[in-house]
Amino acid sequence: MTDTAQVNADDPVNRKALLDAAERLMLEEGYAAVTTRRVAARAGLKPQLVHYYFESMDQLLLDLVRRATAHGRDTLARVLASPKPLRRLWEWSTDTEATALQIEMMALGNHRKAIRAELADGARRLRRMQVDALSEALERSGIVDDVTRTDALMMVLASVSRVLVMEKSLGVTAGHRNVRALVEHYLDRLESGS
Amino acid sequence: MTDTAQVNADDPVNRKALLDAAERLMLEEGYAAVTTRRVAARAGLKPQLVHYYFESMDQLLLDLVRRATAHGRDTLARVLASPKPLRRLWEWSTDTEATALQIEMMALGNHRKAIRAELADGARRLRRMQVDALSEALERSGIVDDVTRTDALMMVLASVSRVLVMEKSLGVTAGHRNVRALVEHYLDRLESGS
DNA sequence: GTCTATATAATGATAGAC
DNA sequence: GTCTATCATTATATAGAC
Repeated sequence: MTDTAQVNADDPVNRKALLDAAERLMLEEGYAAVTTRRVAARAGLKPQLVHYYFESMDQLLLDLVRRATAHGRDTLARVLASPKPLRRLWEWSTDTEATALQIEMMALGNHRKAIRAELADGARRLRRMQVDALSEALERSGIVDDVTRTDALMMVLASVSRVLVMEKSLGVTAGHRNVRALVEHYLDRLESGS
Repeated sequence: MTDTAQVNADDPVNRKALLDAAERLMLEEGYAAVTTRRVAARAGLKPQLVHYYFESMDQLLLDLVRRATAHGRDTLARVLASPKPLRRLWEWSTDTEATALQIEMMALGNHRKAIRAELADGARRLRRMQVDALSEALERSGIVDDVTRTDALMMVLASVSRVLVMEKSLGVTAGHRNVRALVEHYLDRLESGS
């Protein structure tokens, strides 16, 4: 699959700089802060260059989302290739920055068809990779579960990690320590070895 | 508690109309669409009236969030007063519109201190009410669990319902049917009677 | 409380020189 | 590819008449 690896292979320097600036802006100040002038200022470039590299602001945002979903797939593939894939998956999913960006993009995509489609496709692919990993881990550990429960379980893990990050960034941590302990206890049972 | 009941008691008609318009706009087109002119246009009023009723757009947004959190508390109180509080809570939490608005406001609050504080306070209060309800239900059903697990369990329920709604609005439904069945089976065990 | 009129800044985008 | 210059549009917000 040539589109998952080498995400920024042939990206001109300034184009990449603009996307990086847009990503930082979105993360720090929200998607509404991603404007022509502010993106350019952050990249240390002239605003007109934004229109040279991108057809429109909508296109820049879509390209940004595409880059992020592709990067997410690359990272997840690396995560799942580790000795304890579920443990590493849990750590990655509860990583604040990566998930915070996802949430902002989801709010953005809520009202832009093309972006929503890209996010949905990205989410489906990630979920499939995750379910496969959980399924293998269950088999390996001897706790062979049926497909139905595996599916549901992955959904629970994905949901809890996401909301943990959302609430943490909000300043709400009620129940977090307890649910973390619960999940980590479960993961330890699945991946017990060193 | 005078602040939880009668949320819009002494609200002038046009002020309420503006808040309603802002809420619909935020829901349908995102927080970036909540501008002076568009809010006014949707309410069928002149843009200048926005500034008459609200000190600034930031203040309008904050007032909107306050009204929504207060309304959420009222609704939750009613939900939890029903014969099957957990079942009704689950139904309410997986209701698309109410949760979609919460998500949009969370994205908005991510970058505005006052709004984030209001959302955090609102979320903490809701969670406390929910944990209490779950705790009571566990006791009533005889499945008396320790505080630690009750806390974690409520966090799981809240997380799954929220992500179910987020993903559904995105068009992703992988694992939804299965996790719903899992949760509903559990809730049935807790609240078995008619 | 609602109106007309207006100030001021930021927005996305384009034309054309180099 | 990058620049200067500029456009039309929209944004928040205010002053003052009624």
